[in-house]
Amino acid sequence: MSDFLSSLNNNQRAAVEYCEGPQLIIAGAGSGKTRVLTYKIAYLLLKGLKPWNILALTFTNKAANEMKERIAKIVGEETARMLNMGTFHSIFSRILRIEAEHLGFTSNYTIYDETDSRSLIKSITKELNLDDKIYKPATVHAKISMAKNHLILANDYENTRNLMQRDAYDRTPDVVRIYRLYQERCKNANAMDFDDLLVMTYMLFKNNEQLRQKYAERFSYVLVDEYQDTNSVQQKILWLLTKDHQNICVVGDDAQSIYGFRGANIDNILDFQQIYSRSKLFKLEQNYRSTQNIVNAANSLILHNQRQIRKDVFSENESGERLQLREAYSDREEAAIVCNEIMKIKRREKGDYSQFAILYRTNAQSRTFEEEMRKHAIPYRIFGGLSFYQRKEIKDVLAYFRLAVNPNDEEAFKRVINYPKRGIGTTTVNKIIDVAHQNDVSLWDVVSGESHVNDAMRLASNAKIKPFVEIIKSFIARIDSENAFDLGQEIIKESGIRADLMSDKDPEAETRRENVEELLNAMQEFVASRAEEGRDNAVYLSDFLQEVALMTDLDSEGNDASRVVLMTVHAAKGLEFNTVFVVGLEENIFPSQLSVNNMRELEEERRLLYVAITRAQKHCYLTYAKTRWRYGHMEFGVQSRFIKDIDPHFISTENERASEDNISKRQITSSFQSQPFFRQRELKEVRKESNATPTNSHRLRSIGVTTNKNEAPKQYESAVLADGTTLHNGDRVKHMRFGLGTIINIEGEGDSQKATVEFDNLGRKQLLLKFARLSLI
DNA sequence: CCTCTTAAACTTTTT
DNA sequence: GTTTAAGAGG
Repeated sequence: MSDFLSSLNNNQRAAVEYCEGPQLIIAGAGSGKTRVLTYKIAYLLLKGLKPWNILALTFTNKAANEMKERIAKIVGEETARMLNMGTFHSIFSRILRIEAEHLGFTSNYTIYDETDSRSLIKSITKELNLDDKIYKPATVHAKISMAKNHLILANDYENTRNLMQRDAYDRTPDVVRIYRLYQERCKNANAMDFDDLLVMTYMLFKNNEQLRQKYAERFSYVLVDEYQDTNSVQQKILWLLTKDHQNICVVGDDAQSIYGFRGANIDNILDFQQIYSRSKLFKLEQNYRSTQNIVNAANSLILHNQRQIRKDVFSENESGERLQLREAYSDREEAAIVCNEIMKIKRREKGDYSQFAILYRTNAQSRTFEEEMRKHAIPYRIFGGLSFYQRKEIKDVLAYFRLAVNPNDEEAFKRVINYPKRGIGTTTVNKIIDVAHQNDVSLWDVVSGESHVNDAMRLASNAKIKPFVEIIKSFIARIDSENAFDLGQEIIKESGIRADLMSDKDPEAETRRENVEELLNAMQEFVASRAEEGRDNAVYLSDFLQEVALMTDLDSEGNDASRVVLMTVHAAKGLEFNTVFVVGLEENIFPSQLSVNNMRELEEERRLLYVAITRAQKHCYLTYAKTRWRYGHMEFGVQSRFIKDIDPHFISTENERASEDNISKRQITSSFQSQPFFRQRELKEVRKESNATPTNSHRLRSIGVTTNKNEAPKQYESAVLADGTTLHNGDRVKHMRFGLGTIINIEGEGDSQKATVEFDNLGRKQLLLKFARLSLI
């Protein structure tokens, strides 16, 4: 029954087959961790465990989806679909929807993102007459977040001496007051922030034994990936779920713990065996990913850290070339060196651009590389930074959605009360806010006439506010009767957003329209894929919002194109590339300036570099620049201290390499001679792809799994556009950004009418006609 | 109440 | 060097 296990090595196999109690798997970098986890779940299923009794927690949604797919290949899609698999945040948010009443929330609660939290804190700071130069929203939120991660609630904060002392030292003694109000406001708005999703789940299980037992029984086997990056709340929730049956398997690598700044507690993995006294330890130490030189270099680096679980990661792959250390005169030269090496290696090994990754410490470093890659016409893709859902126009639309689902959502309310312009200015808005807070009700209660206070009644009858309330009410009425796509479309139209975007003459406006179009596409795919899975009762706007709130840039699928990948080291966790460039290895950047005074944080930075190096399969380059532009002026840089932590035996500089390796020298020379020919061809190829690089078109893929639908929309031969032109199948059309193309299909009716267009340069795309602004040629 | 101009603040990493 | 906030004027 389990012949699929034969592809595992002895240690891996033992880890898969052990199911008799708590289990800690220490998995070194590249040791087949995901494989073990996947096979273990398949193994449990084949042994008769029901999929809905298995809870598997991952670090990203992407990891969950990938694992699900791999499991589906072994046990079938039907079974795999029933697994409880996802991030802590997404799984718990689902539980909280169901059990919200126990906590004084309703099931349609909003999830506040970082921006919402900060904006709320900012307004509270103002309200308390505190200086927001001292009480910076980001800093205050970080403090609140850290408290929550240690389960210190608003009322406990005051009694927590070290936090109060810290605040006194930072001259921000009133953080505790902000925290209290913040929590109160969230509750009034029926909203939870990211940390609340965990804290509330903990409280739920802690204070309600019946519920705890219900979920502990349901999740009779719990598996956790990336355990080194869990925080104390997560650990405590896990304990509540598993203390009875003790069926828990955690996988991780203490050497790759890099989320301490977010509250991740490396002690979780170091102390696991004390907490689960019957636990058994498994170690996976053979690295299948990298060459011996890369593994050894990484080992020599991490040896400088104090706290770690002893392990001996080794590779039996070829010894490979040494790590390549390159010094650049400036940040621009650094980028040039990297691009040069990419082109060289690509030519030599006939590889694909997607096998190269440039990893940096901070997102801001991506710029220089971007410019240089453009210059050389190297196709690239940047992960992170401003994600699709952070864009203004998308947040505006989502704010309407949020308001429709949960009208008490204060941040969404403030965002759209005067967008599009309704003549409701700050004076009026402030009045609404004052009245709401004085009476301890939500902003919506004030304007909708729910609150019968005199001030509120006056505002509710305001001629400018009334139409807004009516329109939101009409959305609310449809929330459970129309699916996300239909209602979303109507909201965009009836709110006036559509008209506003259409009349915008700004050159950027076209992009904004396309982004909204992209969002609608995603919603349609969402509805279709849910229907396909037979989940017809989960196709509403609230379901869509729930999914979207926890999605990140990393979750979208990226292997659809041949492009060099640029991302932070954090984002690269769990990935692997043939060639990796770790750039900006300078003091104050890597390690970050903020970490150098703190041993703990410095060790985390070192682990970060460990993660970066171990992403590489064959080639690993370390670069640094002696000068660098920052904040508009030149700064001098010093080589990172970490470079000296690596055993020099495994590093080589450019000069050494040339004499050490004659073969590759000859190859470099020969490919250099033929460069003009290659350059031309590559330029041509790349131009094609660069056109297709609207930085966001790929970002939404992960919502809709497929474009298959249960019932195919009606097909048409032609469509009539708003301006009266008629489009037929086979017509040549022009799109503002995608260029020339041919219509190959038209389907749907009314606002959801779509055309499939085969563009000359970038292939097939589905476009919503009412947004796409196609012109006939 | 809205829009345009100017000033300052910003950069750690993210569910 | 870039983006966002605040202030003045219309």
